[in-house]
Amino acid sequence: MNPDRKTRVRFAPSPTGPLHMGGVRTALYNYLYAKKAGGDFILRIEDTDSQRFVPGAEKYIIDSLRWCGIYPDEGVDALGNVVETPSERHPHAPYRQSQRKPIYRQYAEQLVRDGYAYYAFDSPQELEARRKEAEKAKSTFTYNHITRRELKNSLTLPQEEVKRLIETTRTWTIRFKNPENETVKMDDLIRGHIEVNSDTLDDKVLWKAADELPTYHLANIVDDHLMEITEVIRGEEWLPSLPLHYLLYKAFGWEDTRPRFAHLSLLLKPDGKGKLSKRDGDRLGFPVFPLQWTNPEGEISRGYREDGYYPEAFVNMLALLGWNPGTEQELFTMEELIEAFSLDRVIRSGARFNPEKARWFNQEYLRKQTDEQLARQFIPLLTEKGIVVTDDPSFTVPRHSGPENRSEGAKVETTFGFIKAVCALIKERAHFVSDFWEICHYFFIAPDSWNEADVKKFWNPETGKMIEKMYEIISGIPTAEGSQEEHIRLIEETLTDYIKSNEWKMGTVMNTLRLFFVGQSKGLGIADIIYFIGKEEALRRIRYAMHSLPV
RNA sequence: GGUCGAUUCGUCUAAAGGUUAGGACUCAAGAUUUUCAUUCUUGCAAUAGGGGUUCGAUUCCCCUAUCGACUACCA
Repeated sequence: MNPDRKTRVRFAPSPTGPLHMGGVRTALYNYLYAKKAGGDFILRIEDTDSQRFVPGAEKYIIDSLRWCGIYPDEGVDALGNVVETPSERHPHAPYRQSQRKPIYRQYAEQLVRDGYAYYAFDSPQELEARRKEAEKAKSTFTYNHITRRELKNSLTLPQEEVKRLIETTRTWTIRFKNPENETVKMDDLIRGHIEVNSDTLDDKVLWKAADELPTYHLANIVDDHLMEITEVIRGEEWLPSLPLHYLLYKAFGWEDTRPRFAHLSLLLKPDGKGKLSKRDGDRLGFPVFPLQWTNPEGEISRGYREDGYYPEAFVNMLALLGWNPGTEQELFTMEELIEAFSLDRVIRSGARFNPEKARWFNQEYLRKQTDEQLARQFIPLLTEKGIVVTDDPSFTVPRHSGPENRSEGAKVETTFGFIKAVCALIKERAHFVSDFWEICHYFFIAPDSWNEADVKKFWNPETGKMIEKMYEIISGIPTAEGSQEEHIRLIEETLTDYIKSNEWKMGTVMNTLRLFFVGQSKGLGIADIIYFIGKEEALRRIRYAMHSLPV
């Protein structure tokens, strides 16, 4: 509320599993907002649910944010560990709520003392029974200003009994005492003014004696206050608890420093109804998680990183899913996003995720890579295919693995420079680096079979004669001189001039050659192929095909 | 059921009372090209419905419908 305060926002995930892309978006918006304002982005781990803790989830969350280029200013150190002891940079440590356990009870009891909360001794079983009962009567049981009068709590029980129960039992809780018939007036940075009557609220549990831990609501308010959070940017699922949170700030007397709230809409499934879930990814074949995740049962969920997405593309795509800059710009660096971001251009309605658009973003980012970067990214995939990259200067042309030299363990050797040049040629044709092999495998390994339909279409006595002549023409082309462009142009002109002078159909001749070079009648330009595989290899492939294929 | 929120092309979205309702993705057609892809051009395609307010509503208000979230000693 105080405009003089330094902007401080937090991302406060619960380590109950991998961070879903919707969670990444929430973190991203927090980060962009903080950086735009020159403020701090804090990471806090909300692990107050001892039952649902998943090992590895916390590390996964931090790794995911780092992959996305989102680095917390506070809460996580340079090594990526959640800070446990206070320091100048991390004054509010520890940042895991489970380690802040001693802090919360006093605040819950302060509320009881001031009449804003009470002790409740109903067992979970008793409450469950009430809920079942209400369900039968087609209504919903709510612990509120009416029902609390007939339940076991410090409002109904004698003082000695209350004291005895607190001391001798462990299943009691502290519940918030909602005020009667009070209009809670709230303001949301994205949604505007909202009003709710307090009678529709239930008396939420704030603290549980069983594990001596607060629930989300208490921990959240106390920590946001203690950590001097100025804006809370979180998912829409929290909007229904906003009145409670407002009431809590009031009960604590912290209204003057209450953060401002912004509730983000949800990410929806690409088809059908409902919010995006892990199942949709499996069903429709796209990741819903930033990084691959293996759950404790050994089940693997794919990640954007492992699927070959650039983090910049993923972040860019996510940023525009529910926000837009008001201009027609679609491609943003993180710096540009920070510069352009503002909460009042965040969309109120849910955004349906479109995997096609995600692919498009990646294609755009792939094209922004330099040839050298692409070559480096491609090499691991080439290695998998048995292509050896050597820096031996005597290798100016790759040694090809044709059928006759594809003996057991035979390797194809090539140079970094060759790969770089190939990447330059094929980058426009790919969405992912993982598409590269499919596009240019024939630069490294000669085909030993040919697409049947294409053979039928292009291989006959007539084309046989043409190819015989083309063989001579190709062998007459002088070996590489001058630049790559010049040489490719020379090959191209030599071939096309000859084809034209004979009044042959360009498509027929070229596609027959392509069939022999590639294995099918689609692929790169013939001149490019001859240049990259080399004249001798091109001739060899023609010989091999003509020898193998019956006319 | 109750509370709260949302509703513009298939999808992401622009237009914050006056536009032939714009852009992007996808899809289709054409051009280029030796094929495929790229590229370029063009096209298809929307204000959920009904009432108001207003000279004028995508925009403001109300109702309905639909969708979503929440309704735990989970976050």
